[in-house]
Amino acid sequence: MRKGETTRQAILERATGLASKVGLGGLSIGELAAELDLSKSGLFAHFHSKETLQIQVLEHGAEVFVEHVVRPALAAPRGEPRMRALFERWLDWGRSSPLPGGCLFVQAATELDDRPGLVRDRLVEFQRQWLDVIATSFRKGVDLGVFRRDAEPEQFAHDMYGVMLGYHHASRLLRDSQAESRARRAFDSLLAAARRPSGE
Amino acid sequence: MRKGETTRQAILERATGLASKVGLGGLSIGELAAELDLSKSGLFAHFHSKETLQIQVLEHGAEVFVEHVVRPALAAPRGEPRMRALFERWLDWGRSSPLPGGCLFVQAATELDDRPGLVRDRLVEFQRQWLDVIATSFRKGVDLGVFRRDAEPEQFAHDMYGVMLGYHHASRLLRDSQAESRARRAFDSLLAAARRPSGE
DNA sequence: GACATAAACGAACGTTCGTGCTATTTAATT
DNA sequence: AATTAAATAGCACGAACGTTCGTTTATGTC
Repeated sequence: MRKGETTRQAILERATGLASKVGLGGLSIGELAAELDLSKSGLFAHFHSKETLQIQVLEHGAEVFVEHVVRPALAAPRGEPRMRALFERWLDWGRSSPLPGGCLFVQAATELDDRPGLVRDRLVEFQRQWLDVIATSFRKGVDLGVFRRDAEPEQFAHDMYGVMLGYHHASRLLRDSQAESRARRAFDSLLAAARRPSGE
Repeated sequence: MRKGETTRQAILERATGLASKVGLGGLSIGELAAELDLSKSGLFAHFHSKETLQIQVLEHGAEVFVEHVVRPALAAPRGEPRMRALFERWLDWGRSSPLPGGCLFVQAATELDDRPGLVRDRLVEFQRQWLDVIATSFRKGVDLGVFRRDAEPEQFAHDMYGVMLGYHHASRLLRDSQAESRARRAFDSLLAAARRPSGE
């Protein structure tokens, strides 16, 4: 009972890191088992199928993401500070230690966008929730009067996601050392455009 | 002599479409052969290795991209019209018939960002070239006086790429029917911020 | 039409994959 | 300490993978 849960957790941790590099489909039960000094069948018994493993990896990743990004950022004061907190922690997330291959969800997003199934459904759910967190936080800023009243929270969330994807592309694929400053600048422009003009 | 080149082209065409769905790594020689009514070995003989096939798929994709996007867009008048042409044709590219799985390069980018090798190198080269086309086109707009003199072409290219990635994410993964209008709006903001303020 | 060569085939190779079984070991409970 | 249940190992399976080989069919040239 207790022991099983421990190793299951260890498996998921390792699998999350591996999946950030090779994707959820690239996850190999054999390789994973070897890395953890487990037998293939012993590891397999924890999940009963590869699909379940993939889903649980996604769920594990989402938990860590909430802990690492969402929860602390939501502790920041409403309005711009909170948006910046979301952004900065998100930036940091892609570089965090358990993700040697960058953001797990970015990897999974392009991998699964044409592969219907439970794994994809779960991923979409997570992404929608995350976009909703951003949009809701932004809306609070509108209500507070720091963002334009005609600004659209969903559009802002979409644009912010685009900035992060651009950052991921520049830093991970192009190994652009300026990726971070570029992303920050892009986000600043986003905020500037959303800010309520003084005197309104 | 002639015949070989014909089927090689047919293979690449089909492979490009397939790779847009399952990625370059997900390309299977057996499956590809079956789809084309060829034997595995017959197809294989054209490329001598899977890696060569992947590279040639990338090269074929780049050729089509230039034909579909770059060349026609560069025919548009300098400044904003050309930037818009680049954007619109780029949007269209992801939906074009030979790419049922969306933009091949977006797929390849996240797939290969942690896999060193010749395929990755080639992809990076293409991406750099494309970013350079955007930046150069933008710079012409600066020289022309339609964009701010302090705007940075590389930053603009980076941001524009982010918009496209956001579009890809929203349309392909989230199946968001508003993806296109969102992308257009994001690009409009980008242009608006780059435009030279009147009276300067 | 004969000949050279290019193109395609068919079968097999050695691996790796995910997935079942059946033991055996290890941990929790009494 | 004994009993029971959970956790892991061992082994085998069928399928798919990229790749190699020898052979056959089609093509282009003289």
